[in-house]
Amino acid sequence: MGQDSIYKQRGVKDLILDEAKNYQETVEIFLKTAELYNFKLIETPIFEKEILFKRPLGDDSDIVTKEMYTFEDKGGDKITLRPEGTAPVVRSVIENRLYEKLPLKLCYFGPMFRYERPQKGRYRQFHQFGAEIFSEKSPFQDVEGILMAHDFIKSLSINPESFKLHINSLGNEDDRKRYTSLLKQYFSDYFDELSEISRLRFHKNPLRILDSKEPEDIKLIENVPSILDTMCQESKDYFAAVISMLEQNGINYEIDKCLVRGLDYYTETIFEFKSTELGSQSTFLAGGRYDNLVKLLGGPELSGFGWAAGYERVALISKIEGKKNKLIAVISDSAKDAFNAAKFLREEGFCAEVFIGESFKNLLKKSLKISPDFAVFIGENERKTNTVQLKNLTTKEQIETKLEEIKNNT
RNA sequence: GCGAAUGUAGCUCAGCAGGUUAGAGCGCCAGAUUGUGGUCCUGGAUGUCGUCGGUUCGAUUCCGAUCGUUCGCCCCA
Repeated sequence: MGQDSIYKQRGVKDLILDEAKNYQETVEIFLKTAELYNFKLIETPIFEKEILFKRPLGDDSDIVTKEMYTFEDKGGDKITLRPEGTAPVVRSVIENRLYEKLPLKLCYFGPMFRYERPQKGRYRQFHQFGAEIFSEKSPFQDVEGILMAHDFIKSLSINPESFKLHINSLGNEDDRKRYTSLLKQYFSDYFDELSEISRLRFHKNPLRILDSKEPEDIKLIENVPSILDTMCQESKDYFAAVISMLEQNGINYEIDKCLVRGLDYYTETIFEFKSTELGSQSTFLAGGRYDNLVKLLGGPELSGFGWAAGYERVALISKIEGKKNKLIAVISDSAKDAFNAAKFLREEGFCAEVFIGESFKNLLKKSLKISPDFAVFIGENERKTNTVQLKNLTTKEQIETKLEEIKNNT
């Protein structure tokens, strides 16, 4: 595929036919769930200033250093296609002073962009559903956020056996810093035994050694001190409160002391929903609390809690069945009759398609391509008596009736 | 960015240890019937064998590069 090809860029996907329908239905389910939890929809621009993402995600995070679509626009501004949804939401909250009325619960969905190697459940343009809660910092909000995520997953008819909530805490900012240096101390004794990649992480982001998949690391990680033991009492109590409320609500969870998140801004509770039906991209919904993000971006002292789900991954495991209108093929030798009937049926809420011509056999045959539920025949005889032939294409039963009566016969 | 597999008709795939016109199934189109079924029947179309280059008398087949896809790593939803 050369540069002169008009075909799509690498790592992107056309959402067509059933896939487009599935996306639309997932959106509806998401919005419905969010509404029940009193979230308000927010739609932020697809592109923002580069600095908006650079600052919170960390200058040397992978997302910033190699995955962002950043370019200069005609005015010379550094523009970035959003790689995630939280920073733009926070930006909007600050810019529009939405924090004056708390709690503030916002949800969003739409495309995100990351320049990564495409893989199963991973694209360069992908879609996320996200929810953010801004309020007084409280374990209630964490639980509320996780419950909503859980309801969303349930509504998507994802097999309950196939996914699980993994949860951990990073403590507050001081805990996190303290634990990071503790980890460094611990691993420095075994530095030579670490995998090559983890030796790099040792310097860049020691926390990430914890979710390494290298066998030599896994051995060492087993005996690593847990942050849950080393963080301050306040954070311990906070996490305990979250856990006990999850239990009260019957949420199946697993405390995972090695769970860390890639994004720099998380503090306290972090969680991931993982599926066994996905390959190595097993996390399909994840999030946590961020105490300092709002302030970092120039807003007031305000803690937030949020999560995001990746549509492309969710689509691989969800089994939603969209409701659809009954489809009727209107078959007639008269265009006038066909359009009139179709118009009437559409007003009644049916999905109607017309097939006009001489041969009823050919028309019926043609109509079967769109898999209609019913066929309505209007020919010379029906015209005289002002009736129609209504055929159920599943049962093959056919009755003579009137247009007005079709509603009662389908 | 690293590693591996793969690319033949709209789809799923066969084939060629290098040799005239490259195949199957499904799908598609047309016909038959002419006021009712996808089956059945008859006929038909379709490919620069991903792209570029090399080896060769000759390449879809071998080699290299490149692009795409898939799977893992990294990273992340």
